[in-house]
Amino acid sequence: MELITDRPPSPSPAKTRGNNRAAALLDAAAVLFASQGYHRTTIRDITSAIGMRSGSSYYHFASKAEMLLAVYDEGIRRVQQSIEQALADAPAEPWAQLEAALTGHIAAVLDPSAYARTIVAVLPSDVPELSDEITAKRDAYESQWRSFIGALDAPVDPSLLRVFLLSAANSTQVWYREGGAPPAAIARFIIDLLQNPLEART
Amino acid sequence: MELITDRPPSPSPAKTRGNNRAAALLDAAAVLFASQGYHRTTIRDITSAIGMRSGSSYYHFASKAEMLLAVYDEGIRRVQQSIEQALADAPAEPWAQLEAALTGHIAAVLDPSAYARTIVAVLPSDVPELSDEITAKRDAYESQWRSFIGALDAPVDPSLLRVFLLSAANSTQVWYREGGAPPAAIARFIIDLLQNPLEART
DNA sequence: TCGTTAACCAAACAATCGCTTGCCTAAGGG
DNA sequence: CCCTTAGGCAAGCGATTGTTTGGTTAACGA
Repeated sequence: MELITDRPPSPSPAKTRGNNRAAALLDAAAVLFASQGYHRTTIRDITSAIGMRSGSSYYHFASKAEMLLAVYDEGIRRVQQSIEQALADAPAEPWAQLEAALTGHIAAVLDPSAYARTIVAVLPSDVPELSDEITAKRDAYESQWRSFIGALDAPVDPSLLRVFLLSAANSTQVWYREGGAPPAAIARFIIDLLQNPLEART
Repeated sequence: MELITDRPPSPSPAKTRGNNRAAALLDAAAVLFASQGYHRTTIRDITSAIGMRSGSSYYHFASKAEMLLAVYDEGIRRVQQSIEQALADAPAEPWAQLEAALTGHIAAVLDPSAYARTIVAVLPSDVPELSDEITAKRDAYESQWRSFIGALDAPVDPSLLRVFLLSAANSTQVWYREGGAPPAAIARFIIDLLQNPLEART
């Protein structure tokens, strides 16, 4: 029966100034939130992953909920950046822009840093106290997809198409294994499904 | 500061024989697991939903984990049944069979009894102690989709197509609102996306 | 009628949770 | 040189968790 509250940090941590480990904390939180969800991840899990004691996290973040919000913000920032990067290399034509955005989204979701994965894994209903804030951040991101799909001017319900596209892209998080097809190939596959009928192919 | 351990049951529950409330327990567990996930749902949440004390659940189920397994089994049973029912009313042609299966799957996911929703909401990684068992049950279900998609004989990666179809169907759980389009209409929309190219529609 | 048992309740258990408090230490600024 | 402060650690707080234990009651079979 151990009486130790926290697991001991492996090497005696550097206690110098300018050695702020808030970023390392967030990295560990992102990985754990994404892979285990919010409730199964404990403050002690996160801190011990970087050799820190549980109480010390409150020097950097006021609460567990604020850590999640910080991960969420950084996640959305990275997805946006990933999409912008993909868009820059693509033709201006609507379908090409949509495919590029899809590539950027998938690339962010598959990024090992796990920030974007947290957005997919932790739903607003998981943390009712933050439901409104999380929903607002998600909506702000998803709304830009309306313009991508609206630009297609395709004769389908645009919101249904948007939901199906995003859910297909997010599902990569579940089935993707290391060394699989690159994000661009997955996006190509999805767009190809929409452009070319399955029945009449060569 | 209340000293009561559990919330009191509203009406004094009938303590007669043959009044086994294991089924009611499972119903409540399914709703809570599906809407809140496994870890955020407590035994006390489940039992108090049907006016029972937390300890009494251990007369029916050996642990919280076994309750989840029971919900999982019932959920898969109901999806299978929903699919079989839809298949019976459909032509034998492969595309029609696939559309019928999709209709059955969506109908089960949207069923208010929430058993099927738990399968979608609670992933193997959420409960590592049950990861193997849960994965096995999920694989057993998903494998039948291989035959549906294989029968199409379409020139695409069948496992990718399977994953995207299921993720699209499961996403209904997130966006569907009461009084929306019926399952058959949603399935028709998805199949139509695959059969008719978006660019060349009237 | 009487013992058995299905189906619970009441109360508490140890473990774990998010979080707080008080202290320490070493790097800076003046 | 000394004081301040960044960046933690050690220890424990109250609350909540899944689970256990020991009753209690009423329907049953013999």
